[in-house]
Amino acid sequence: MDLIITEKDNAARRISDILSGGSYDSERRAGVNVYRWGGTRCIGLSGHVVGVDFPAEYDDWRDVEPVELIDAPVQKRPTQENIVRALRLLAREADRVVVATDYDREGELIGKEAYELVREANEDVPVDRVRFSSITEREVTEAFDDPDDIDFDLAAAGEARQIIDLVWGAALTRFLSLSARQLGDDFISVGRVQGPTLKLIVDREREIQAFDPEEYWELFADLLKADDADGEAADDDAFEAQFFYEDDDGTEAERVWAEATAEAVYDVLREASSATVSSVRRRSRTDQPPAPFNTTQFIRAASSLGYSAQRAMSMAEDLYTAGYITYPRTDNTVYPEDLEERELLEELAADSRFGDDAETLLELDDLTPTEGDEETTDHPPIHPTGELPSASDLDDDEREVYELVVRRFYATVAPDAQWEHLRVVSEVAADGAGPDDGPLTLKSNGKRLVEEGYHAVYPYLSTNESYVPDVSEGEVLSVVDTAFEAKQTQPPRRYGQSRLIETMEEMGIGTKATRHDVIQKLYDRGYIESDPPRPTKLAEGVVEASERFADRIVSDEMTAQLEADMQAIARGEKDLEEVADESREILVSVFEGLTESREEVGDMLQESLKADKRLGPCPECGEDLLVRKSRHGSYFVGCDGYPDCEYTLPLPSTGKPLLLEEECEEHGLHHVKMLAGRKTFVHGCPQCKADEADDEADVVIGDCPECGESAARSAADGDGEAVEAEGGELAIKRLRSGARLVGCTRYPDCDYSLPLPRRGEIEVTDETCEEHDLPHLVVHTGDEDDEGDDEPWELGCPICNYREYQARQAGSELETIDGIGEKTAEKLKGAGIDDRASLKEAEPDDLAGQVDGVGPDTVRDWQAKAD
DNA sequence: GCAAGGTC
Repeated sequence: MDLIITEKDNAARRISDILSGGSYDSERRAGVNVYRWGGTRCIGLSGHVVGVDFPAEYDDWRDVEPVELIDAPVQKRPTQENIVRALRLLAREADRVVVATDYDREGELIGKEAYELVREANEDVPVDRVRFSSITEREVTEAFDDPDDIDFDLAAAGEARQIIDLVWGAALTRFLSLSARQLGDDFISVGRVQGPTLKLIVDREREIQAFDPEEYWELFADLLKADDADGEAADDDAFEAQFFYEDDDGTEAERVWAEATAEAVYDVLREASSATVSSVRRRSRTDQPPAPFNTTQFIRAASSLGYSAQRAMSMAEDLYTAGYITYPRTDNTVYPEDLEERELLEELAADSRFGDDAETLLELDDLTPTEGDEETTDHPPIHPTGELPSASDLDDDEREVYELVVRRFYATVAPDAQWEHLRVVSEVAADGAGPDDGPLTLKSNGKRLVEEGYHAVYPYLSTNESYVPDVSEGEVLSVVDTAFEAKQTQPPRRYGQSRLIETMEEMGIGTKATRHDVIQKLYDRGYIESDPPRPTKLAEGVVEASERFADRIVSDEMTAQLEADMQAIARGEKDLEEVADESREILVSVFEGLTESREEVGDMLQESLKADKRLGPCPECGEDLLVRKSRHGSYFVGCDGYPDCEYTLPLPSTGKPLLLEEECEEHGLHHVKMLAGRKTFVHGCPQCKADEADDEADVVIGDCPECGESAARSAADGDGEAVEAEGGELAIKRLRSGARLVGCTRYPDCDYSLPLPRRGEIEVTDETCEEHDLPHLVVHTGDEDDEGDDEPWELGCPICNYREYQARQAGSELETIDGIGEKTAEKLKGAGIDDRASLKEAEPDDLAGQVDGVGPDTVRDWQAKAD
């Protein structure tokens, strides 16, 4: 039997389709897809199926000195048990194995890992390697006709990276966390990629902090052709001209840095009634269509549509899995030779939404696509596959992103655009009154799109024109308006996510598949917040401490050095041990400095952590109010002067608090945001929230079902335990933490309560729930800054509403487990499994028998994850 | 529980 191993299931299926001529079928082995035809089996891995780590005796952070990790052994262990098991089973039966993982360094390493697993199960089966950079019939068949061997040197280069990253990352992360006494979920991490990325953000913030704005002035005039001024044409045919001069270096400048000069110039300009054209320059500029999409450029384009890097990639992943676009993780910006542009356009022409533009392009004789600078072997650039989603297959966001990919492909085969630029310089006579002896010079830059070219099919880039009329030298123009604008230089802007990813790419850190994840990691670690990301004080502390004691971990030079070493390994000039040991030696010397300054580092980091928790002054004693964590694990605001000062304020019970830059004008406290995944919300000033709750009166809506009159009555009717009527009533209440609920007026003697949404105005209607004798509620949302009211939310009876909510929760609980989607959850429900507890109790074999397409191993996998 | 790299 021949066994083919690919990097992912999707590739396995497509390669099987090509090699079998469409005749393959599939089976499951250990819960993993295996494709088969004739005497051939094909299995897809899931990237790395083994991972590197230290032996278990190094697991306890407190028992092991971080420095000991430097010389600790590094092991490889299976991380995808099912796939490893399936691979071993197949390897035993194989007479020949072909490794067909991705054609890049990491693919070579994944292939070598597969090779080792195969070897363990089968000592002498021959193992070949095939390489192709796109899964097309031609490339795949050619590669399989002429197989090669695994490049063990290239794989070793990848292993060097694994070891060095683990050792540096783990040792330094543990050191920083231990020195700041931050264990558990709040550890302090550093690494070869996250370090420099974080420093990029922190450095920019430092520039912003240090920025000292400078004042300057700009002067403008609106000019009009003289014949227009006579009547017919209106003033809106006027065009703008800006004052400019030659600065000391002889370069053209518009900003005037001295107020007195600006005023002197303006005095002349304001009095002027005409300006004479002194030069007219016309240029035509060719505007070439953009290159094919690689991952970074795709993220950039999607971000200009308003999607975060993370979201854009997740949608691209879905579009790829569904078969509509090619693999979204690629560095390549050159289409493969055998991409048939014309055929692809013909397929796309069938789409109702953007098919017309494909038709237009098909009329062109030449469809030669643009090429970018990067030509790699990993995967083709991202382009549509030609398979069209139907209207119901995609949601609005996915459709928008899919259209972006389609239109980018259009653009790459579309013609150039042509612009005409027109620069007009005119002069206003100064008669010696201006700053210099000569006349004032004004310039106007006009541009006009003369050939729309690719913009017709790719509407995402600006095609704004600026109007400047046809004038000739010596022509006299009227000055119809003038403006004098005082401005300030602006600090540099924070990096947005996509700019950050582009900069990482330029610096050579991270990869196409990880850069957006790295940014997400910085959010998760509490290093950055908001979008565009702003660094927290902790981030500033970590970068500063690293710069002083372990500079390499925040410098891109570490990657540059590693990259050079990896190339040397790949060329056979160095070996893996040598490179790893050199790196370990450097780390040993880093640790000498660190160990000496352990306390100083700890103090620095602790001070930063505290700064991130500081809200502002305590109204009672003037010390700092801090975000604190109670013994029960909930957050609240407490005074740094405790126990002398016992002032506190509550915080919402959901999420982890994060202090925003914004401060409350009244109380001088930072606003608080509660991070809770999709339920993240801004709480605002906790003092204001508490005050608002104190001022808001409770609204009674009925009897308490536990201790009110009606509870006593229904108990007496015999459908409940005897209840003594205490006269409790249900009321809509606002708590000082900002939460809102329906609760008993006898609280805390009776703690009956039902949750209500935090936001929106609640209207108590006349309609009553027959079952619970409570009024129906309607929530009016609609932001203050939003125009008009959103559709009001008919919440109904609060008891019924809460029951429905709980039912929904139970249904979706399973979906929080990795690998269980909506459809699977639905199937499981059919088998009587509707929450984590029942899933864990289920007998894997029984359950697998009841649910289609699910094996006992998959069930065991879920059960492990459900813990 | 640490990294970064695959992939879902």
